[in-house]
Formats: sequence, structure tokens, C-alpha cells
Amino acid sequence: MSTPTSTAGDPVFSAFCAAGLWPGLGKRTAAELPAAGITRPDDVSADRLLKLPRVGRQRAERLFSSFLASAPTYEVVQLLVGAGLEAKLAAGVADTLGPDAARRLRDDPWALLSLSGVSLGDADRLAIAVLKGADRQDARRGRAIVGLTLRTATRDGHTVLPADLVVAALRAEGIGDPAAAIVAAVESGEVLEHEPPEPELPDDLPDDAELPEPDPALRTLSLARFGMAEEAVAENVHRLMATAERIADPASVRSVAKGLDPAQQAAVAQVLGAGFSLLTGGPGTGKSRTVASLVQLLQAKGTEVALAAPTGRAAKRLEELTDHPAVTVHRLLGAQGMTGGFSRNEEWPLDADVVVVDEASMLDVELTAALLEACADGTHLLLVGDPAQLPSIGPGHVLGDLIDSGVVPVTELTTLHRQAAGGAIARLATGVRAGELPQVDSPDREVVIVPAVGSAEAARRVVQLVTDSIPRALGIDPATVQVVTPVHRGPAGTIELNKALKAQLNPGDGTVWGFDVGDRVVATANHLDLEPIGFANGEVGVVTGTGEGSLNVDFSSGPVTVTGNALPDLRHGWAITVHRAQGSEWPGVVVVLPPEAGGMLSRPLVYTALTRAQKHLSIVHASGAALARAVREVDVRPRRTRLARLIAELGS
DNA sequence: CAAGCCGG
Repeated sequence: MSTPTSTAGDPVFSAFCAAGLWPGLGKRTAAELPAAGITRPDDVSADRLLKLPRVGRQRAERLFSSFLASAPTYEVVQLLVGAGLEAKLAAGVADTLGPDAARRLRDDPWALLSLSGVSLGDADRLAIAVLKGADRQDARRGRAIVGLTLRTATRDGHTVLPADLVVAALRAEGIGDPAAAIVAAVESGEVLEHEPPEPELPDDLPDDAELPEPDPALRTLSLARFGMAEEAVAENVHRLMATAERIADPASVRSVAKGLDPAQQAAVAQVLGAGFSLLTGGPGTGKSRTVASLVQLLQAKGTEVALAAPTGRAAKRLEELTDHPAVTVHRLLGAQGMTGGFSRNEEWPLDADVVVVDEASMLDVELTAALLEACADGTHLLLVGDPAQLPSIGPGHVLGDLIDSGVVPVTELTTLHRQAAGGAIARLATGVRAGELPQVDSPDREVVIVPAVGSAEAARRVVQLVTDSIPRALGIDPATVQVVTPVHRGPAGTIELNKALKAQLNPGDGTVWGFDVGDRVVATANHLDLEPIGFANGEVGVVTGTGEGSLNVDFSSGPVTVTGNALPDLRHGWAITVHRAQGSEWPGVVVVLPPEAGGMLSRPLVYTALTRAQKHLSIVHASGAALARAVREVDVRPRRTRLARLIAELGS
């Protein structure tokens, strides 16, 4: 470490470079700038950059122009460093606040709060540095806290928040006039205010009786983008239902009815008539089979069908099951990348007569709004999914709300075709789905509960089950057993479990990117373009060979040669998270519920975890009473949304 | 405390 001298550089400049904000300049090269005589912005020139090691003429020129282009970010760093804040915060600033971010921050330092990872304290410090006499009661501060409170709620999936909760949050931050802050947030256009619903009038209300007032405690606020997305979904549901014409006579279902149970046939018939319909049911009830028959019928009639799913893996599976192309919803809509826009929309709708989206429980409200807007009048849309599984990552409770609205026709499949209907897994799943944790009585050991105290013991039990008990006592090959855990971290998280399982099942030191032949891997991103068929996020496979910087992996969907930028998107896959396991099933599954996962246990998580098992399920239970509580309560944190009511109201 | 998609 050199001590500062008179020739020491500009602290803003060094913070800018060290934070990795100069595009194309790595950490290592950044550290070498002073040696090349570059310590302040004025020093930056192509000639000086050329003095850096590993930098040739072309790269020097490119670095120079990328430095000039990053002037807006530089200006933001100047503000941040001047306020004693981390330069790193400037990273996403242009995306969020636009190219004139610095000016906007000088006008309203609390606009910094619209970036993720910024606390109110950070924004207050910037305000003190930027404004003369910054004031806690500043109207801009109150307005920003309203937005911050709603954005925080969004991370838990809510699209709206009771106004009372926002008022309480404002009070907690010392805002003297919360109502004024809310008005300011609404006037800025960022926030919408929703009046409480009109109370339902009792039938026997006398004419002269006083009408009941709406309950002001039910007044809610939303971020405009999500509030408007819910309104768009509600309107478009009604538009599609109103504009659809019957595609075919219901009797035509008979042509594909072979092998479909009556409920499944009814679902197919429903799609032919209704502009918008839902098909729900748990794993093994034949949702995808029903879709396959529907597609077969429509193709025979020459109807244009588009198939999609929210995840790459679900799309891939849908394509295999229906023998018809399927893509992610993002692909279907022509996602524009960072801008977040879609090329298929109201102006350029999808050219399909029937659109089917599988795994619809993963649809958040914004993607659903985009999907519905891209469906032209007369398009029939079918959403297929299981409302009992994990909710979407993005805010909203779309599938559940569509069902709860009571307006959209729903076919629920309940007959189990895949698993032994009377088996212990099925009984347990049915119980959990209904909010009960039944005593499992499974003399055939289809379900085995292994109690454990603490996550270290839980981890030992898992390894023992996979490597010893399950193969020995049940004759199940460890290669077909999947371990599923809620968490990455801790002794019973994916990271440690994979280490322990690798040591037992395929010891080795990882020759290519930490992997050896025989390792089980899981994909953490989509690479559907790799040869020959690529892989999708969440797919599990086995390494069958290693090359120079490449891996051959056998995924269940087929072999893939994994190279280049796809390699970092593989991890060891003996143990994976419940979230990543969603949409896949294995003959044998070991579910671990460590005590540290107690806070994140919920009915959908438990249900999703145990329904991954087809023939055998071991549950290593170390989370005590938290498990029964999670299953009993409908949802640990139910999502607050407005969609169900909006749809119902538009229909009346 | 975990997680989808997209493009450069």
C-alpha cells in the first residue's frame, strides 16, 4: 500500500475504477493504472492506456472510448463518493434513472432509493451532501419512502399494501404528515391508490336504511406498474372471454378421447368453447396428457397452436409430451432483454388461434399482462398449472386469483394416474394439499420419516439414506435418488450435502471446472442452443466425459457437450433446492427439512418437495413443530393482491 | 431464505 503523496490520484477516479464501473477494464488492470501514470480523469488517453500490460493499440482505443461513454456513471460516482457512499452503488444507476441520473439525484437525492441495495440511510446521507439544509420532513423523502415500502412488499410477492401499513412505515421513519407523502407519491405517477371495495348489501336491507360505508382500512396502495398490470389482466381476461368463438363442436373431443378420463375430456371441450380457461390439478393427474390430446385435436383441424411455459425446462418437457414446438413465454412474446419490453403485443399480436401455457403457477402479474395483451381478439387461452405449488418469483398470485375470481372456467383434475393412488406418497400429498400433515402409515416403506436433531445430524442421515439404507433396504439405485433441500447454506444445504455426497458416491478432485466423470450436475440457466439439444435450467444430468474445457453431460432429455460460457451454469446436482426441483420428478427422493429452514417452510414448499417423489420418499425431519405449522397455515405470508376482485367486479 | 427470463 503506497501512502498518499502530492501526486496521489483523484479519490473519485480510483473509486470509479476499483468498483469495476469502467466497461472492459478488469480489477487487475485497474490496479495497474497508477503505474501507467493514470490517476485522474484528465490522464486517460489511448496513448497512456497503451502503457498498461496486456493492452494493445486496439484495446487501448476501446478502453478510451468506453471511458468517455461512462461519463454519466462517473458523475454519479462523484456524488456518491462525496457523500461517503460506495461507488459500487452506481452500477445499475443508468438503467434505473437514465443517462441524466446525476442531475436527477441532485434534484432529488432520495431518488437513489429506486436502486436495489440502497437503504434509506444511504439516501439520507446523499441528501445531506447534496442539499443545503436537508430535512427529514422533505416532501421528496416522504414520497420516496412510500415507493420504498411498496417495493419491499413486492419482494414478498404483494402487488398492493393496505394504506395503513404504508402510513405506519412512514411514521416509523419520522414522517410527520404521512397523508401528504402518499399524495405526493400518487401525484408523481409511481403509486396508485385503490379505494376500498363497496360493501355487499344484505338482501333484506330496508329502503330507508343507511347504506354501509366502505371500510377505510381496506384502502390499498400499489406501485403503478403492478397495479396497472393487474388491471390489464382483468380487462384482457374479459376481452378474451367475450370475443372467442367456438372452435369446434364439443363432440369432436371424441376423436382424441381415448385414454382421457371424463374430467380431462371436459377440459379439452372447455378450451374449444371458452376464450379463457384454466386446467388445474396436482402431479400425476394428467394435465400434460390432456394438453397433448388437445394439441392433437387442434392440429387435425388445422388450428394454429402456440405452446409455452414460464421456464425453459417446462417448455422443453411440454414439447416432448405434445410433439409440438414449445418455448418459454419470454421467447413466445419476443422479450427484448434489458429493456423489459416485448415485440409481440397489442399492435403485433401472436398469430395463434389457441395459446396454451403450462406451469402457470409460475406466472407473475407483469408477464401475464404482457401475454394477454399479445393475444388478439378471438384467441383461446388455456393456462395449465397447480395452484398448490410454489408461487411465482415476481409479484402477484395470478393462477390462484384467476381461480378465486369465480369468473374463469376451471377444470380441476383430481384422479391420480401416475402414482399408486392409494400409496403413502399420494396420501401424504393429498393431506398437505388440504393443509393437514397426516400420520404416515407406510409398512411398505414407500414413505419413511427420519427424525433428526440439528442440521449436522440431518446431513449425516441424508448421506446414510442415499448411500446405504435406500439401496440396501429398498433396492433402489442411488443413481435414481434425488436429494431436495430448501436451502443452499448450512450443513444440510445443497453446497455441503453435495460435497458429502460426492465424497461417498464419486470421489475425485474435479478436473474440468470442478467436475469429474460420474458427477451428477444440475443446470442453473438455460442453454438451449448447445449441441445437440442444449439444456434447461433445473435439468439434472451426469458427466460422462471431459475434454479440454468441455464436459459431456447426459441429461434426462439427452446428451449435451457443454463448453464455454455454459460451464459456469452447472453445479453439483446430487442435492438441489426445492425451487430448482419444481417441475421434475424422480423414482426416489430424500427431502431434508433442517431447522434453519423453519422460517421459509410453507405449505407450497413442503407440497412441492414431497410431490417430486414417484416411488419412494424419505423425509429427514429436523425442523420440529415448524413443519406442521407451515402445512396447517394456508401460507406463511399470503400474497396481498387485487386481481381476483378486479376480475369479479368487471364481470358484474 | 429461495427463485424465473432475456441479451451482450
